[in-house]
Amino acid sequence: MCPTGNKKTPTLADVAEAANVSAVTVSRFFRHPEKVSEAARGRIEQAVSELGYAPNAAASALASRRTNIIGLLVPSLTNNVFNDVLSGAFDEVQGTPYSIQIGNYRYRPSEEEALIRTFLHQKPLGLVIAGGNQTPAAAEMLRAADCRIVQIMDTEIDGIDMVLGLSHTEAAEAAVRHLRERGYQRIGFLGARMDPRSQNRLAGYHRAVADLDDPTDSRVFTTPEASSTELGGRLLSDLLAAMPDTDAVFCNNDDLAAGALFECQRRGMRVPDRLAICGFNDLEMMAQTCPPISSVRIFRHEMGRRSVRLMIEAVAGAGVERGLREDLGFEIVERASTRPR
Amino acid sequence: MCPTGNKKTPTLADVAEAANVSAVTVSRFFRHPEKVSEAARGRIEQAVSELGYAPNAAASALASRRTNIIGLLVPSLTNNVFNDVLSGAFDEVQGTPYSIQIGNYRYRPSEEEALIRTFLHQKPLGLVIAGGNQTPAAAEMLRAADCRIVQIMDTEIDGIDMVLGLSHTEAAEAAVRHLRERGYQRIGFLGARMDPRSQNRLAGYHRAVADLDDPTDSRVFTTPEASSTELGGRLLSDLLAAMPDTDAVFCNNDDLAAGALFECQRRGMRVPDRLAICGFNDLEMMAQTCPPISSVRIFRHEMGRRSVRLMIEAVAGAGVERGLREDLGFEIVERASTRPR
DNA sequence: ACCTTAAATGACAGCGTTTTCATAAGTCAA
DNA sequence: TTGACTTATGAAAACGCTGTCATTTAAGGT
Repeated sequence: MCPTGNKKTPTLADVAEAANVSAVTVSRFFRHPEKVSEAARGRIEQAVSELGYAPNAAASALASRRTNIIGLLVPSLTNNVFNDVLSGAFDEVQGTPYSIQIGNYRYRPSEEEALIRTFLHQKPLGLVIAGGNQTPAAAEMLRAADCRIVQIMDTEIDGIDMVLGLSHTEAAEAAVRHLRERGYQRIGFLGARMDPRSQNRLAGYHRAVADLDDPTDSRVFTTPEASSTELGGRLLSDLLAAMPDTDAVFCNNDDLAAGALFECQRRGMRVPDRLAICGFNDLEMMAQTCPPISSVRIFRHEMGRRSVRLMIEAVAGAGVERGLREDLGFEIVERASTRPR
Repeated sequence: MCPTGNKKTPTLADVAEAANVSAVTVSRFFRHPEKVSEAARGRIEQAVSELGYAPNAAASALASRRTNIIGLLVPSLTNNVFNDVLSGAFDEVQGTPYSIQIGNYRYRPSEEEALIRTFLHQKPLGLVIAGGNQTPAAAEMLRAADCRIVQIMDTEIDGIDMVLGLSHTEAAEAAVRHLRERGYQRIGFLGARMDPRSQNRLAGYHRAVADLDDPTDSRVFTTPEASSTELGGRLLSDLLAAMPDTDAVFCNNDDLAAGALFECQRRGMRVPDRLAICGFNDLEMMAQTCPPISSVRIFRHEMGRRSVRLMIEAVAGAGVERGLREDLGFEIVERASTRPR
């Protein structure tokens, strides 16, 4: 039943002997069951369960020059956005013969490059990578790789193979337009960790406020620092110190937005009466704060799921062609923090 | 430099030839560099970098009957607590030849058992598992496994091999005592997903309020549901409906605590004047809410790091004996939400 | 210079699969 | 009945590495 340690673990050959077939047939039984006769299949099934056999992945990988591992590269493990992606990806491999290997590159292109190299050397089934700003060397490796690549989170990139995500520019633009439609005129932007997706959100902001009368960047406060609730408060303070008449902020993400709300509470500034707030990502908590905070919902869990599904289909030869692009879109979730003036 | 696909990837033998040594020596160069002469080392290093050689993990695993994979089993991928643990674990393998394979058992013992079986079949370097309430079959497999096991998060379990965590009973008891010392008398308990660790926290609560005059369980509100901010608000509403004179709540975790705070804000109940709130875990956000929420800090990141370190040391034969127990403790972080009456 | 001991290296035989490619046994039309 | 296919099965040869053990080389002691 289980690897008890005292007995050596059974091999294909053991199963073959017990089932009175050759090892090749047992191997086929696992890989192409339809090519094994009904009768043999029955005997093999029984032998497998009697012996508690489980295939040796290392041997399989060595012989076939291919692992069943899907590499999943994310820039952070402590960011709620990627947790949901991971969670979706793990949900999707559940029950398949594939497994996921995570790589955390901590927002550092050089670490990403190193991880890509390492992963590729293990001949993975495929690679799912968050984003598209690899180093040139990394991009080259990916292009030359003999496995499929899915880039997720962002559609505004040079795609290497498949791309799955959304337009952060459009999403941010829609959010800021939402603020304008609700009557807000002097809209600030708070941004942390200005990675390419954040840059795009800033671009979207610029697009939406282009025709407003104040100098474009006077209400933009960003930092390369990692995002945090605490930072949200600090950035808001900076913004208010510089431009006290600001009547709304669009935040790069929900941590900042929550931090901004808390800062308002500390200052006794009413939200949205004195300041409207809109976040990005729509984490669960946004609906619960007081007042609840409007945000841009993106489909993180689905993105994880879909990336794995796409990979599996592509590998199964289901005709998922290179160059495929899928936009999962977004949704402006309107809550009290952006109530119309 | 990189696997370009058109050329077959170099093997040990290729490196050996280029460096004018035998394959075994190259293998040794990677595994026990100190056993290879200075001169050979130099030539091998050069050959490796010239050819862009990287060891084939599958072949290595097959030959040595041992992978370099540390399995890490967690009950959730969307819970901040485990994200930090993961993050710590990944930080610690960084730069070592080991890698981490994550398993998500979604708080389901049966999935945990299946994962343990699967992982063990791959002959991992070791297994790091959150918690200690495996099914009997799973526990038996772990006991019989020929690799080291580290159980993390909780010291109040029947340990299989190494144990690393804290006493949730003591931590909760200390938190509730903290509330009492600050002058709160009618202390409630809110709990979600009553897993063994949550049960222990409840036990700690009971210990701390045992001598209070009200019937023990009248202020305890729990649910098997997964924890969320929203749930915190709901549970608090239940509590206040049943026992309106409650003057403090200890929450099972920070999501609930934040939800409780937001509920108070919605109701216009001042915290802590009308109700004190204490959470558990001390997520980053707790310091930022208004008022900031007291919580029990536990060392999640360190737990991830340390578990991997322990595993590596144990495997390296650094005399980490079976039965080792390490208590990482906790820390009551006092904030405005539990200001003395 | 010679013997003893330690350090460095290599030959060889697997590790447990999968991949050909060949063979044996059925199936079907003429 | 026969030849032409199709289907099911096996034999043998990799796959790229490491463990074991024997051998060579260098170092140390007298």
